Amino acid sequence: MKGALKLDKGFIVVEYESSLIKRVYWTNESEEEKNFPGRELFIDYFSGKKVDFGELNIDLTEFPSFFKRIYEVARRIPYGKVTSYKSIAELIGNSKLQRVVGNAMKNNPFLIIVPCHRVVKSDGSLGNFSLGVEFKKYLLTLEGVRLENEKVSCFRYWWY
DNA sequence: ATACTACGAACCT
DNA sequence: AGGTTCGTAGTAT
Repeated sequence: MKGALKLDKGFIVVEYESSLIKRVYWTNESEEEKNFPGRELFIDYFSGKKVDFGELNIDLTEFPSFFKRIYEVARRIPYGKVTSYKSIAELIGNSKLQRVVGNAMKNNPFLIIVPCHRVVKSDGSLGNFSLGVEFKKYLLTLEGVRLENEKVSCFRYWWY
């Protein structure tokens, strides 16, 4: 099953089976808008409300255990906070695996629900994003994270 | 087998 | 400020 929500610049698409979410991604083409798990949360989120997606069920079974653990950790980053690729690597148990974390974020199959936009570089600069850095900036701004010359303040917004 | 990452630290100009 | 080098595991060719 597939549902889509129309936003300013495109659609957010959610693939699911009953209450289990299989994939969330972005597209420019119009899709049919239907009811789907978490629809109200997405509406609230994009209208600027503080939303916790923690209740939603996501299907991680198909992913390598390493990626699975990365997504599980990334999911816990609170609304309006950020952390680094390295910090996640440390929480997984090997601080040298920042690049693998980047890899996992790049392939993030649960856009917004796994908040990969809250993962930035250790020095506070944004790093990269699958939908472009501007999109990452937009999401962080939406959550009230302020940027000072293209960096987030590590003191104010850091999680771990 | 090899090359490439949404990184980071150390060590250079 | 910038550039180079290397480590590491998953993915793609």
